[in-house]
Amino acid sequence: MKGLTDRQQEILDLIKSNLENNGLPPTRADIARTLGFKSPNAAEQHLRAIEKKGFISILAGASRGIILNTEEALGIPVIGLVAAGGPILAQENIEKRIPQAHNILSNKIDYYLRVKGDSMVDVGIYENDLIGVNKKNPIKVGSIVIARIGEEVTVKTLESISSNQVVLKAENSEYSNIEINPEKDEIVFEGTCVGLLRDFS
Amino acid sequence: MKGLTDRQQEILDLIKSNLENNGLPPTRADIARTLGFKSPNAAEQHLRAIEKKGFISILAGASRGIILNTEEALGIPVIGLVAAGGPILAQENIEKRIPQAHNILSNKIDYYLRVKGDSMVDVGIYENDLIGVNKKNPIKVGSIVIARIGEEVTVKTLESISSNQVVLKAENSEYSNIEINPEKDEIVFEGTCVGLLRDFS
DNA sequence: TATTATACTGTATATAATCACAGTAATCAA
DNA sequence: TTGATTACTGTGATTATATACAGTATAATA
Repeated sequence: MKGLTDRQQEILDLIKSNLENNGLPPTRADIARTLGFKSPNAAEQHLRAIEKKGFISILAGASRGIILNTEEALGIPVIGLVAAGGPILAQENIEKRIPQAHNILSNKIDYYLRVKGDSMVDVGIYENDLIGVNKKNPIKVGSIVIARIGEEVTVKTLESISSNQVVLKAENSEYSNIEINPEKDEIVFEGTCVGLLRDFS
Repeated sequence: MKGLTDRQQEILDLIKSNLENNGLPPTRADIARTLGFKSPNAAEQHLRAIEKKGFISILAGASRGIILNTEEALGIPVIGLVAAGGPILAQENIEKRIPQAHNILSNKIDYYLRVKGDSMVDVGIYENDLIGVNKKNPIKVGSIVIARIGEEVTVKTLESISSNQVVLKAENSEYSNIEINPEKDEIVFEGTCVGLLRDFS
């Protein structure tokens, strides 16, 4: 799936906003009108290009037959157990997907991670909760981070960080801090926790 | 907003499932085909009736121009402060709405209620969390209930219940139990807590 | 240098889709 | 028993929409 050009991205965004605001996809004429094209065919050709790159599907013959294939449309992946070695978002780790519903949380959720263990109960994060992870937010002291240490993924509060020592704090008095020397052991920050979902059942 | 007939409900459900599965509303012909009508006009007339009852809007002249006006499409209301007196779901209590995203929680969410105070921290419910409330689940001892005592709405664990005593337990050792005699004081169970959303920001 | 992709205009047409009009039939309330 | 609502069939006009074909122009790629 290659990248879209700026113009193509504009059109994809227009389709998304049309779906969101009006509940249905736009017609070629709608697109042309909104973006100022004088021919609906300009929209047609853009749509073909976007389809070719895999971001949408076009239903032949159907009016407004534009279907999104974007990550947002598929839903946000829920990661259960992380298989040793590979990246967190690898296909085999995806337990299910849940519809993206913005307005719920103020930050973008790249994926949900199912919490194992009780090391964070003192900040109200319990086993089996789903934490919403944002990959791009800056990592700050005091924030709850998702870190990979060697092959293990863990959720902890970042207590302190320097070139030769990272301290991760478990929010449960029964656990002790994890101290890592990044010059010796591998530590990768996968993201920060920006939200939480819990299912009582 | 009057009730729909069975047939009209079927058509409304079909529109919803079309939107969910295909991402766009059906045409009159689609509806006729699916439900076995020999004339697309049958669908047209049903749509008019459903529109008249307020459940959808029809965009004149637009293909697939069917817009849902249902509660699900509007999103789940978020209740902040409950104004004294009236029902929880009164319009003035609705802070905003957030898109319904099923698959997230196993039970139906009728509304979200913003948590005030720290009386439930020991079960991981914090101030400003949004708890998902289901109105119809049976109230059981041990479940977290939303109760209205007089004019106040509170979230507590139901400890015990009998004809002359209801005990509500705060999940925070600094608070004491609330004991109510339903023969003397008014207590209404508004629902049970079936989910939780937290925004870290 | 030829080719491909991008980004359009402009015209035209087949068909997809809405929607009006004319009926039939059953049920229910006034 | 008249009228309204529900639940359709059947036909057809109008228009909304997708989409083919023919161009123009620019930039990037092989």
